[in-house]
Amino acid sequence: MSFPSVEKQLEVIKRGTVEILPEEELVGKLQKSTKDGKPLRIKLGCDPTRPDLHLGHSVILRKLRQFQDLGHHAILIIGDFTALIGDPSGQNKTRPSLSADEIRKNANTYLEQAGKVLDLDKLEIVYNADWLGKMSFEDVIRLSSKLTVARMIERDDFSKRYQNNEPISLHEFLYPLAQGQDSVHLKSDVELGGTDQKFNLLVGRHLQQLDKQPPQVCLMMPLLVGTDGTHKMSKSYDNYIGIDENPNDMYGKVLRIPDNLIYNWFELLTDVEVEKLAFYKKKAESDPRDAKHDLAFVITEMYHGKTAAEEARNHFEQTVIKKEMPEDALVLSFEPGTKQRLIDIISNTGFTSSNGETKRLMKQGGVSVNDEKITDMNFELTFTSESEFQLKVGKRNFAILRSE
RNA sequence: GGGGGGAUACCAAAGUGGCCAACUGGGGCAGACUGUAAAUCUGUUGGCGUAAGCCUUCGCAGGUUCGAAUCCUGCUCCCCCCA
Repeated sequence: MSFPSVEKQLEVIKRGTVEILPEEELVGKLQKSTKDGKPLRIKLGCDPTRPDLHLGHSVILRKLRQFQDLGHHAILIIGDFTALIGDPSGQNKTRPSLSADEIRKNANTYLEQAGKVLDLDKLEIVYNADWLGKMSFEDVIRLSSKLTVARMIERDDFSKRYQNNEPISLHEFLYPLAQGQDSVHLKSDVELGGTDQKFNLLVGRHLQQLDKQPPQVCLMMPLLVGTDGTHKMSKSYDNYIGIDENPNDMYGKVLRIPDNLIYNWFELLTDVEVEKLAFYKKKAESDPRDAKHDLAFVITEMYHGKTAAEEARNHFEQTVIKKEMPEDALVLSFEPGTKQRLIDIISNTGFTSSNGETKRLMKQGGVSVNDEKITDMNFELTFTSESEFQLKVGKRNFAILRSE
């Protein structure tokens, strides 16, 4: 097994990285692996409580992929056992525990999506219930003796919750221990995680040391800032872009991010090589509009291919910039000679969730037929044999109504 | 084991017998504007109805009252303090 030079590897590994603890140890491990021709064991745990992956998750998955491409051994842990607890990191609430069935199902969805980033052929996938589930109560007691309460509650998320009179369940203390035990079991050399994982990753190191193993290096990636430009990307803030998302939405949502995020996203979410990054950094300042379109294109292309990305770009230009009908507008047919109220037609499209909402939209000028705003609630459309109407509801919903 | 506090719409949070479909903020949606689906400003934000109006909603179940999110009873869940 041969690897790129340690310098080259470090360059790749450090891209976008916030912190490597301790960095010298990583260098040492890389040198040793190069010398022995032995890949490093890179661990990443995933949480199968929420199966929908978004670009925020892709940051860390991409880092794992980079290790794969460098020739190292990637291990993805499906935290089916730890999901019983729910990671308290960065949470202000106890996570709900899921049933084993739901977890299995989620795990499959997760892998399907993660496969768009990772090289599944070279990936070792393990389920931590395989070893954690076999521990006896005695084992758990011994394990929990290795960390003090004082250390535990000095964590931000716990101390904050405690101060705010929010509940912390005892079992949440077991999460970092369980995750650390994974490292002991897998003898990992490096564990990847978001910055919010620092404590958990360090516990793994600690436990490995007590087990007389060479401790893992902890590598922290930043939490991706979501489309709102302030919060980390997550479903609960609704500022996310799903890995599964259709090209049009993906492209459009990327364009919505604040300009100051453009470079950051290039760095964390794309394969654009290091030399080109500098170019985009400049472009993001001098020409944010084009830089952002480039970014949207590159990201859409990564997940959907070039053709889809081109179509998404056209779709955006057509609907948002020129405000024209998109090619993929919904087409509805009506019998010639019929007459229908616009309100009822819109309700049938599913563009709105109630008649009340439709009326509100009309009142506010959000509904137009053939580019003319319709505010009359009683407006009716009469279909003759040759009728065709272009309907726009809100910003994003288009339909063509024609006689047939 | 004892004492105290709480549960309101997507979230946070007012309201403590009629003026409450419920202040306000965030979020969402729409309009204007824009390179943009950003920012900003404005409007809007339970259902049915063209409207008048009607119906459902303030943890759950009952009750008092002409009338309750607001008062009473029971229940469920949560938080804090003392032990």
